[in-house]
Amino acid sequence: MNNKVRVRFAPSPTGNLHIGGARTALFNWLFARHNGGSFILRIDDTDLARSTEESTRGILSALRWLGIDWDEGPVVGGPYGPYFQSQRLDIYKEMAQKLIDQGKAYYCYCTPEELAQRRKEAMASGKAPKYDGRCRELSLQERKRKEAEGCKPAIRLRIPDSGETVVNDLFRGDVVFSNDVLDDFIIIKSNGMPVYNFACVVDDALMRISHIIRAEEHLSNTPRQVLVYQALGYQLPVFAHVSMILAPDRSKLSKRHGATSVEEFRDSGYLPEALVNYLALLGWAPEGEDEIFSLPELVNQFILDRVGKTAAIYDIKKLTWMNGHYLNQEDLDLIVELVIPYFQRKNLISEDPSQKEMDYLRKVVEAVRTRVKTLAEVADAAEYFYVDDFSYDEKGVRKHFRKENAAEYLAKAKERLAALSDFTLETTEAAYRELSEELGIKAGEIIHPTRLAISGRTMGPGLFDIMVILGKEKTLERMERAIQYIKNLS
RNA sequence: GGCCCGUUAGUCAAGUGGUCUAAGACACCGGCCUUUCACGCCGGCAACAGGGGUUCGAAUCCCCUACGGGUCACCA
Repeated sequence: MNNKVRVRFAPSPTGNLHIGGARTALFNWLFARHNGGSFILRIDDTDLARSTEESTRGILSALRWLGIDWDEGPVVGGPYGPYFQSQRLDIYKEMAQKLIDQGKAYYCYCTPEELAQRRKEAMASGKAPKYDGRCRELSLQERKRKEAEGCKPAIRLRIPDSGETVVNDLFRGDVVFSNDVLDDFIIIKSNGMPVYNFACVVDDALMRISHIIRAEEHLSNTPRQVLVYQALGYQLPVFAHVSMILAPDRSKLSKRHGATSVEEFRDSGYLPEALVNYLALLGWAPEGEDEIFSLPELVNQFILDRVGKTAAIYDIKKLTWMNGHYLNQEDLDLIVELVIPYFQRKNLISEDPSQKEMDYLRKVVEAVRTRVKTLAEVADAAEYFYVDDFSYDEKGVRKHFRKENAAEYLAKAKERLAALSDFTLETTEAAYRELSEELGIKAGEIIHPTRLAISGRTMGPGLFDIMVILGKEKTLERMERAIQYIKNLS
């Protein structure tokens, strides 16, 4: 059972779950599920200043929403806990102490201000901003003196001055770093908190993580981590650095590029199925030509061999297309449920919709959903089913209302409809067909003005669908309103 | 700036020395369907960053250049 697949996703709770993070989580999760391994969630919250509980909650809920569950981690616990780094401080201290005892790490009394100053100077003179190792060989007396001055030390890892550190990356092969580009980096801050490169390794090792699948931005940090593994005497995991997701202008994805977090996509009406499907395709390629996959299908197909190494620019248009696909494929009742808050936000339905409202909503959603791509757009496209005093599309007015006989045709059509005892798809359409034939005009000549009259728009669901959903009374009212409107046109 | 990674159409991508006069998807354009729009279906446009090698043969291997990204914190 030693070679069991154990992977982790270790976000720092300093904000929303970014789509890059979501993809990393997804790849890890898919890899675990495909191989019958474990997916562990760990919260890397050692940055006291930026970590928040709210963010942790948000990340957990975003993962759940995507359909990503975890075998060990917050809420569910597990045999290698705790799964919050802030609760593992003793472990890091113990490990660091061990390294100090072995002479592999040492106390450093330089202050952040001094270091920043030296870094600035080094940069200015064009040199690499490396720590100069001045606290490496402090004598006991010197240390005592510093501490007497009230100086709280940080702990640095002593790394080899020469030689090289090799990172074997699953996707890129051996990546070699010369040790002289590295320096003795801090593993425990003066406030006692561990630094990422240290805590991460301690936890990954203790949690028996077998494969580290994470974003490429960590590749340059990996030699440092390898050094920690070696100092601690742990076996190295398999590293697999997935390329990054970039914004359309090839820069790092940020707020100014629109939605970047799972929460934002969720709120703007994207479905988890679509987001997951799309994200999976960013960096991973399925074997065949299909691109539409459910989560179980992805689990079945996902292998690391088919993950690429080139950075991907995310394309909101394809995501949106995919969302439209799922919006239409999903069970209608499910979509109706999901769409409720969007209708409520626009005050189209009440806070606690009655059965009657729900029945009406169902019809509206059914008529409208094939034409739009997000849940929010469903509500936008449905507005005239709820609001009577809409304005008429300007182009439409020019095209359909300013015609010679517009008012007359509408009046005639209204008359026919009024005479119907049964107001159905069949009877309304038959009425229109007959009328157009009698008038010797194409059905479109009355259909288009009618659409504009009862919806204010020139496009949308089939005209007779709209009529039937609205009902006879509203249809006639709206036609009358349009007739008056046309008469007042000069 | 040093180091590291990457570079197939506008975008995602297949492709692991010959089957590539380079797949598929989104977008875009055209057509069909149709009362409109969308869906769907059919078709089209469009790419191996540049230059040197290696080889009988290179998108695939090597080198250089260019461009892009990452990293060099008492952030993760």
